[in-house]
Amino acid sequence: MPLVVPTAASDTASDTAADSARSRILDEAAILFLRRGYEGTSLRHLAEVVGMKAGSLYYHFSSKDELLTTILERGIEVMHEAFDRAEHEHGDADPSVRVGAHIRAHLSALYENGPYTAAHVVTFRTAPETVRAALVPTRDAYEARWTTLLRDLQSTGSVATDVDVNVARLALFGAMNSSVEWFDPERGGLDRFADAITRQFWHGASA
Amino acid sequence: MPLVVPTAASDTASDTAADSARSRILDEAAILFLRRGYEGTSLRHLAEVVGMKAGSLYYHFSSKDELLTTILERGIEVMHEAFDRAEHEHGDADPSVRVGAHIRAHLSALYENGPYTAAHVVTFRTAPETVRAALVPTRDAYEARWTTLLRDLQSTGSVATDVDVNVARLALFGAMNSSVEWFDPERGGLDRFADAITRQFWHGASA
DNA sequence: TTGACGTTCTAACGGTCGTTAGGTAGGTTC
DNA sequence: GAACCTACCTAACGACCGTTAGAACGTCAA
Repeated sequence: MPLVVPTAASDTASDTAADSARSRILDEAAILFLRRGYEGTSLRHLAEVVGMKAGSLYYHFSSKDELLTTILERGIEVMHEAFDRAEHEHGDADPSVRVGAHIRAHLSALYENGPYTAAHVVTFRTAPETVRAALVPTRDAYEARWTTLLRDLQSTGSVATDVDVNVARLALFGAMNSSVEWFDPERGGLDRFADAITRQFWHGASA
Repeated sequence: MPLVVPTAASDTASDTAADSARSRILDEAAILFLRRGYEGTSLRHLAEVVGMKAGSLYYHFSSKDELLTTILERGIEVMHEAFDRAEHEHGDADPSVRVGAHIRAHLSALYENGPYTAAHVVTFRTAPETVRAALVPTRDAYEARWTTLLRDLQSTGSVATDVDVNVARLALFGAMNSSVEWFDPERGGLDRFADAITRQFWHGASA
């Protein structure tokens, strides 16, 4: 007894049948992986949240690893898309607002586009090595975009010459990504938070 | 057949018998928790690394949770001790070197005093709620010491007035703690790394 | 009305998990 | 040398894990 509502005819092509169940599974799995970790999340628990039995998940995914891989890949895609938008909208702005736009975009990926990026940053480290290896290229590409951005700003004199661009990037990533442990997107204030991070990254704490 | 070497008489009091096994277990468990996470580490695997059978671990610990709690508590203690030393040695230095000393101390806790602090910062988030709750006071106390430090520096004019001390602290924690994902203490360079983080935190990236 | 298809359920598989009860070998103490 | 303690092992418990084969059910086309 599939509880699927007819949804007023299928949209463009072959859609909204198992696809909605699939994305529902992905959403809830990402939330659980984010909260309890990959090993700490059982498929029976996930199935219960989604409203089916554990075995039924295998109609949509061939293994737990594939489920994780899909989520982690989507997580980086969201980051790339956010970077794209910032680049498109503020690519030729002043250095500080340009950096601010990219910081805002990264935080947007973490909090405003589903749980995938947040799940990625907290789950990647303990993911099975085969899963991790498959993600390395896309991750490296994202890091490279940031490195290029910062190097450009350094070569044009906006970033201080004695700044180690790699350390600066990793520190910034650490600051932004670790906020998933305490920042509450429900309470809002993402713009203000992004401004504070940008200010801290750009000017530092000293008077 | 206990493989315990006589160790030339017991030292001061009742020592070096099961105590060395206990600390051996703690060390290896912290390393495993750090790498694979709490749920991802089985007691059978831990026992194998230590050189005993899984059941034997229960002679030293009453449960896996207690093992984790002990490790996480030790992790904060190490942070506090590092903060103490920095405060004692550079408490009356100039603001920037004072902050630098505390940053160096926190990184020392992460990399130079056993795997406990590193295990703490990566494992706490997914630890069982009962375990987490027991650690909150000591964690809060450590955070409060940093908040007090930064507030003092702000009230004396060393930290800019428009800096949100809480965001600055959390960003700094994120930058330092996330380095466990890529910094290799074997390769050394902790002093240089601490300087780079301090420079980034204090002056920012802008020219 | 029938048959095919899509989606989920039932029921179980072998394996691993944390944990425990009871045994055992060596060291120390009298 | 007998009793005892310490530190570990053996063997198993029930629970849960990811995963699979096959059955059941609703929907839709013919």
